[in-house]
Amino acid sequence: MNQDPFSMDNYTPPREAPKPTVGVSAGADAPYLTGLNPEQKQAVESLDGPLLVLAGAGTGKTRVLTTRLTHLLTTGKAAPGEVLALTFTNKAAQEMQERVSRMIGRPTGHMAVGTFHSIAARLLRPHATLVGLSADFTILDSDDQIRLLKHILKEQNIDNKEHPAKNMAGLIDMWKNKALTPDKVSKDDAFHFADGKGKKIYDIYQRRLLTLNACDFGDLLLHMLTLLQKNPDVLAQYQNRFRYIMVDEYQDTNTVQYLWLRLLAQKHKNICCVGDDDQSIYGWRGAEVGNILKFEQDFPGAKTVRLEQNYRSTAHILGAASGLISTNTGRLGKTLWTDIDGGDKVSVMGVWDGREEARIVGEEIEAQQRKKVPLSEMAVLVRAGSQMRAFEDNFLSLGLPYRVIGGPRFYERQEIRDALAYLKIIAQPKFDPAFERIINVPKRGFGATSLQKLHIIARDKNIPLYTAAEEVIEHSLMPSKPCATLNSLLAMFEKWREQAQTLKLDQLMDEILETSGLIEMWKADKDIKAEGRIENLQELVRAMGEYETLDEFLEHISLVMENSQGAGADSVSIMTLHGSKGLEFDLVFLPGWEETMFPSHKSIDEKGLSGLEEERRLAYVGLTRAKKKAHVLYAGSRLVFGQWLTLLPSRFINELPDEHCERTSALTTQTYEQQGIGEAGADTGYAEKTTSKPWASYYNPSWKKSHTETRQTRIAKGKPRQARKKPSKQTATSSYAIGERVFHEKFGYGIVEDIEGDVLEIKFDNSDNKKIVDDYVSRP
DNA sequence: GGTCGCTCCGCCATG
DNA sequence: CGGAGCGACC
Repeated sequence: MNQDPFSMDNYTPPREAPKPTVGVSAGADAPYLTGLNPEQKQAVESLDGPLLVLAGAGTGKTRVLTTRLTHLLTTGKAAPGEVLALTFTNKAAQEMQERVSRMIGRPTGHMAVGTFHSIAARLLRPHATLVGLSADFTILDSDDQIRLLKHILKEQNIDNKEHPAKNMAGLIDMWKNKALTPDKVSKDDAFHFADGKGKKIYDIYQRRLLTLNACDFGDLLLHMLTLLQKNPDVLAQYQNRFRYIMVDEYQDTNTVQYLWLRLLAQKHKNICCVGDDDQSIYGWRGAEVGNILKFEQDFPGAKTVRLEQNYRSTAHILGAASGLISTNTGRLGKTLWTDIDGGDKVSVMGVWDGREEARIVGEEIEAQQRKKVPLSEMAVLVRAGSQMRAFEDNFLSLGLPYRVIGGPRFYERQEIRDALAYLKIIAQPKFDPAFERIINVPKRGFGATSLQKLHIIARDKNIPLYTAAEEVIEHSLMPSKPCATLNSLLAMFEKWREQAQTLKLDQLMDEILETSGLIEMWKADKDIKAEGRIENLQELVRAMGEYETLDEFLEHISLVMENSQGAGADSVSIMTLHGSKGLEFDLVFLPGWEETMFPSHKSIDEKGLSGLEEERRLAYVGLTRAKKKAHVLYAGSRLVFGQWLTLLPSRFINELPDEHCERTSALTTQTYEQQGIGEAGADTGYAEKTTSKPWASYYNPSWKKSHTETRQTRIAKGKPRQARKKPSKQTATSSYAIGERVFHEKFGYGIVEDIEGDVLEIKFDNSDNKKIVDDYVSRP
């Protein structure tokens, strides 16, 4: 956890970069090179010049990266301080760090390994003044960001209901990912928020951040770019230092990241990017697959190495995943292969509803557990965080140990934020967001009205809230009660500030928790969660013990610290598909494969085909996490927003090649017949092909769409809600028309050619004409 | 100023 | 269904 901090200011390059005397091949005998396949070896040994490694899932990418790094160091091509390795997640950074130090048999020292964000923060600090900040700038997370934006919107008389701050935050993030400072935002773009006021808000927001000496996540990347672009000397310094650059998950880089990579690599041109276009799943936050597609143009003379031998999964899993992803267009194209024989086919199972789904997964996990498969080798990968709870509940009642990976971040918890806000005010009293946060936490009778008054005083005098509070006390600008409250609060801060001189960080935190009344507040809380909150606060104190300075700790907690829940013990992992990238498990459960859930209707609504393809890549990522067996599940109906929905199986299920799947249904004949639909199905010839589709009819799951449309209409016209009451329920009677495009679970897309009663004759894109009862198709 | 209870809205993912 | 936000009431 505690990383070796490197400081740019203190760094002095080794007198003379040790040049290898015998050339790179000298390392050919090195033990770490044995066992690499020819392509891997080529990637490891191509140290100079631009290199693109196209690494399919499970092809030993991490091994190549770490071995290459080791090779750089042991051949003397680079000193640890001359290497920059950028990853996408902290997990990956940590793993690389650990594996390299294990390989070279000593700590990696000054090596700059980290996420783009944490590296940016570290490279930025020493030069912060050049972008209008000072070196101790604060990093705001998205919650702070939204609070700040709400303030600004209020000042600008923009209704937060009509134009949510959250949207603006998203827009700002997007602009920053595209390297757009406020002056570069076009008029058109500005119109994406509050009738063209977006640009102005962005500008005000950026100024406000500077006065707060703060930056948000996007700023870390954007300021870094500005720094390099506007200051040739700084650029030269970093270019000279980082003789070798490595980038993991290159397909996930966005425009800003790409731009500063190009700048940094300009001098030595030793840049090695590793990625897989088929695993690009972050388009929604500005990642540009294009970056990987045009690498060879960006870096002339680039060498490309393809890693195609998969060491992870069985042939069936690989076959299923490959079949699925082959539906996508515009791929660089790789042919993954494996020599791992046998194994089970991918299990594809239809279940009645979400509860049954969780139950079946729980049972299967217990069965595997009895066969001595460690729980840590099993994972449930969901599309959205909201799908986790059903599994948690079920595992809890089964007594099955589990851990949620990538849930809410530790520091994002309310109790932690409150505690940190106290610390923050001790260090930087003028940091208004923190002061505002804790001025009435725990309750001390200083409510919204008093805060409002304080705000007015602060704004009039153009001073921070903390200073305003001092003035209020001095000149009795408020009634005696709030004055007294402020007085005692500020006195506490004075005391803590004094204690901060002598106490260690964790001791100080302990003191604050006790005397502020925070601990007491949670102890008095009767909520079941309160106990956990106290534990979290204790965990916070414990974690602080490892740090010397507050700044160091704050940076760690906001950029690196993960949720440590359930770490260590043998437990099943529950996580999102996004969070699973880079991991592998013997056994993987992929629940919730239904249309509108997965692919998510939202990604299709927003991005059309490219959104769909990204969802498909996500499915591909999920499948390829499995080493021995993958279970895909889909439910006939599901409770969403407290409403039961009938859902179609995901189109991705049809895209899994039959020869690699075993399709089953967990439903009993009884249930099947209870539904009274046995006969209708048989007529289509459909029932005998699969037993997995017992529910009678589906309606087009466009409820969500109509829901949002209604809302938008209402807002646009200023009409009271009404239409929303009756979500457009599609009738199951033959409402199709000749020429209409329809979708069938088994045969895919097609066009209605003829209609006889409720039977449609459909010309399918990928199959012969079929006659199908209209209940069995839907509108795409 | 605090608290209770009602209404509205959301569930796509991250550093 | 559950959390956030708001208004009515204590």
